[in-house]
Amino acid sequence: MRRNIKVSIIEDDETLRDGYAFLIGATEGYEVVSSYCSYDEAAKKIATDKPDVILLDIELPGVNGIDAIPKLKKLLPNCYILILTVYESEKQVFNALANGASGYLTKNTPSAKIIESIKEVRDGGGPMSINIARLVIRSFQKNQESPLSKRETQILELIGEGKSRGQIAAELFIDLETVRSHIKNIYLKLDVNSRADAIKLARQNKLI
Amino acid sequence: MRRNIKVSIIEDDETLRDGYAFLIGATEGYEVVSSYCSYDEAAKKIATDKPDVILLDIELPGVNGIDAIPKLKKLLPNCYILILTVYESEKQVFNALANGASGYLTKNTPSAKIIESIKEVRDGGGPMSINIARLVIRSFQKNQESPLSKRETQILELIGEGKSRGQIAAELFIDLETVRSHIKNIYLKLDVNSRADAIKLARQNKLI
DNA sequence: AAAAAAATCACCCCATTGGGGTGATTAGTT
DNA sequence: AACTAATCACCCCAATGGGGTGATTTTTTT
Repeated sequence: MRRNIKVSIIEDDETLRDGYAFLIGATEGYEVVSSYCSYDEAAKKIATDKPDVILLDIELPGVNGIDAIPKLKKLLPNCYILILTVYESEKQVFNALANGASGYLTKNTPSAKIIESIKEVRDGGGPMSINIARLVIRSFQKNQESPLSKRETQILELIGEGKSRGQIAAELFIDLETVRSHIKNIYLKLDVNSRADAIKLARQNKLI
Repeated sequence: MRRNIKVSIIEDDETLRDGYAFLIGATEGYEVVSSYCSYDEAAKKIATDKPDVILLDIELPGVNGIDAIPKLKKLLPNCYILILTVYESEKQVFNALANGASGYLTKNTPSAKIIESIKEVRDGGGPMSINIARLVIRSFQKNQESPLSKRETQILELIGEGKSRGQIAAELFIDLETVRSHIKNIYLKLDVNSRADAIKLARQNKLI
């Protein structure tokens, strides 16, 4: 038999915090080692709790939950952080993940899914609520109706990698002048006149 | 009562194809409108089938499944594509999603999860197998132990947006020479000597 | 078969950039 | 006291980037 999954909770709403604690504590194989109402509270003691997983709210008093993620990760490098919040704006989600969160659940998540997700992050998974998964997948999807041709898209991608005309020409086995010509057409189509603007517009519209 | 979810299957393995068809056909609320063994087969007729969701394999004879995605999307713009495959390399996954797939399941996925995922894509979700979700979430996460300072990271990010020294200086309200100095330090730390190499290395190691 | 779009190459100009050197100063941190 | 981060300065020079104004060939669409 495996040892319990040790969970720490950081959530400022007392009712919710107690609710989660009860839910997790009552589940076989899970154990709540501590719960805190803010990052500052947690910072003092959480390192000694040695949780496997931290359930973290984002809307915290004092240090914002997103900024708390890297700090917690520093205190507990091998601990997984699972976000449990009402926020589901693209920015919040992406920043949380970029900062080191391993999963992202919205607060309407049913109890069973929360329990399952805790195990999932511990096992290296990446649990997400359905709406979050949609956001995340969309962030990968390219615009299917790009005004750019294949070659142009390809060259814009290389520009996005910081490559110069010469490097692009060498990579694609075409003349430097041809690269220039393509770039001019890209600028025309996107109505811009610099690499930076082209990249910005292209990324905004997911052309690259 | 809602109308059935119409599913089309494109899968070259006959046993699997029939298995999926049976599973879906036997489930209340689901209906298999067609199944094909290749994209070329499907292309001729699938537009008239008008499926809500296409279950797509990647390892297909003839046109590769990944390349088939945009073609299918063109034939059926309002149809969701759910990948069901054994491949789970980062490249395969990201390309599939970039090309317009709405979900990605690996072939060890249990029947119940497949059925649930079909409904989930139809409802605008983004179902993924656990291992795929992990890949996807990791792709967002930045390296917490970057050798670069905050300012350097910030400048490298701007370089990644295609900005010139001058543009960076203007944006950060610092001198052009200061920007140069930071860039030199970035090159030193990363042991590179061009923007392109710095960006490449930084992205590989998720420093930006 | 005709028209349109994509991909290729050419040569004009010139201010700006990019990368290499080699320093210095000030403020924080350790 | 030593170190890192962040700021600015001036040397050099080839290459780049963006603006013009073309042309040719292949591919795709109509």
